[in-house]
Amino acid sequence: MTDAKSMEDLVSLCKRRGFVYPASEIYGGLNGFWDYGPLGTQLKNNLRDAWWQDNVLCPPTGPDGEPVQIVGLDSSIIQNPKVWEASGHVGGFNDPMIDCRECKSRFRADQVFGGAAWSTDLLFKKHPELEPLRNEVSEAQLRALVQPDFEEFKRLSANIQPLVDFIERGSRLDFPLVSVVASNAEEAVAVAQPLVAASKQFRGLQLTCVHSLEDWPDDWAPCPCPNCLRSGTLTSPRPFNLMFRTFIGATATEDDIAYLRPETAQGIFINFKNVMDTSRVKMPFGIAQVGKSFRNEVTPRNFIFRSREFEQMEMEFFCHPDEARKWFEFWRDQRMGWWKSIGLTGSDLQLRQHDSDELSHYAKEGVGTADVEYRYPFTSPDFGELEGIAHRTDFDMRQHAEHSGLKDKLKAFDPSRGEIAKNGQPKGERFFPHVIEPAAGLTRGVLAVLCEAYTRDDERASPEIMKFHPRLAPTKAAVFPLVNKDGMPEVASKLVAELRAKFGRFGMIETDAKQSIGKRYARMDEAGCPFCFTIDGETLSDQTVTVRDRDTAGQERISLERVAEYLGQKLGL
RNA sequence: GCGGGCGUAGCUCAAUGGUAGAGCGUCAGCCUUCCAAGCUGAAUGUUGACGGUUCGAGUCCGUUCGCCCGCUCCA
Repeated sequence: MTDAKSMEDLVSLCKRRGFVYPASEIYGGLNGFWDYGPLGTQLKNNLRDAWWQDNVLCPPTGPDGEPVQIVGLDSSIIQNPKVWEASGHVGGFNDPMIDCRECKSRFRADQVFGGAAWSTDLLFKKHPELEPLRNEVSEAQLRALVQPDFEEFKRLSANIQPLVDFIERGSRLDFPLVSVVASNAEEAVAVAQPLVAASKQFRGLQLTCVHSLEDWPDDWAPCPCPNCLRSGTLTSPRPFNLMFRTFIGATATEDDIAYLRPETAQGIFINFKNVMDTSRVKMPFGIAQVGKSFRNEVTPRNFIFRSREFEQMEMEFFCHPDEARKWFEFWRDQRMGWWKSIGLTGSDLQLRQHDSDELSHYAKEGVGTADVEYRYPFTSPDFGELEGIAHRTDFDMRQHAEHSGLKDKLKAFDPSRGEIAKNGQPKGERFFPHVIEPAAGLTRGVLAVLCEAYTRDDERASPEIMKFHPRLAPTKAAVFPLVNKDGMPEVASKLVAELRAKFGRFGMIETDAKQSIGKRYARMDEAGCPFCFTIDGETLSDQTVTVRDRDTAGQERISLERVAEYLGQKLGL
């Protein structure tokens, strides 16, 4: 029987067996950072190597029957800050945020709406100078305010300019205000109206005037914080940047600011020309890179799912604009199939095409974006992102062409395209390549693999089993002398040496002679070691060993000299 | 960042304001011929950290760090 997978149990096992530890643990930890232990490191390396092998070294066959062309790259984590200006990570694409100085809450500026609500009785009582206007406020004007359509209100109220001025110069308002967080003005009104209605301060006529805070002048201070309701505590909208800053050199002035990369992709774009010039690649082709990226996440959460330092496996596949759809569909299906091939075979993996309204800034014009998603225990029954396959169009290449001043020099050249010249050969075509980006999270992959592998079988004496795909298993095999005497340890040592020589570069080969055989099997189950070879009395007489299978706990006997062959076959080597 | 919960050995958890413990795991030895067996022994804690109240704090109070859940965020 199998219990529902619990994140707590998994985290606990990861700690106990040395997959993942909290970073800086002896100093109380550090929010959003994790260290990988002996088993976790090997697991991560194996996943990374599988990706590299299957994309760069042994690339898949493309839609036209030829192997696709992928080359590797390892770009620097810190780049010229201009890279991030060109990419949009610094500046324009940072959402302006509003902070409350008191309660420290933070809101997206375009989602905060402030409203002025008052009763006319209260208004005119407090501001007798407006009394002459009392009979001039019409139903239409009120509706315009409630709609809310302040421009319309202003148009209708041109004849009572003092009232318009009064409302616009909000810093002088001394009647109650409300602020709400909503995705649009209509929603904001719907939220604000009951608040207004519930307030005892409002009698008689009630009005709600709603604006986006973003449009309001800086001195429009009294709008209260939607969270703590205190007035005058909100900052004006300001950009909030998720990139880690650092300084180059010892002086640490503003001029020395640099950023840790928030994605590996830009390192590929800015080396596109270098790779084109030096590696004899021809369009279409891809550049692959594995490496760490850093994002100063507001809320790191869910184990290693969203951490501030993480690892990506990204590929930028460059192609002619006309072929973008073909390659997008190819990579989307290819990547989905790859995750299945390394063991995510269950119903917890899905491919999801993005709706048009959730596309990234660069992907609006493209043929689409799709996510490979995994049902992590903490997202269940929903899914969380594992890899995104995006058509980034030529956005990035154009940005870098512009910002670097290289212009057309960053274009690709395809000699097989263009008009046919007199000699019968095409003249070739220069163009900014379109990019299909399969961008996977290596650390998220590790998490998905851990979740998928984690199995409880309470029928067994050792109920926790990590059923890693043999290719990813950090420990490839274990060799046990059944008892620690009678020459069995010697046979075991010899076999270990042989297996290490043949398979040691793919993962650990363990041996252990202590304690009962059952306990040793149980340890290997938790480490996810797929095969245990046991040397027993029979081995000494007939040169056969027992192979014990992790997933079934079943056993078979094979000859000692065939062990390496058997293991190689099972590991797919 | 807010709200709620939590923090004691490697793990899971005990301990009225009064001597910090158990189980499992780990390690050593014995035993052991196939699934966490048994026996003997050992190591492991500034009770997350700092401060306060108290004759006395794991326990009460404050601050801080970290983890979990819900908001928020995730370009």
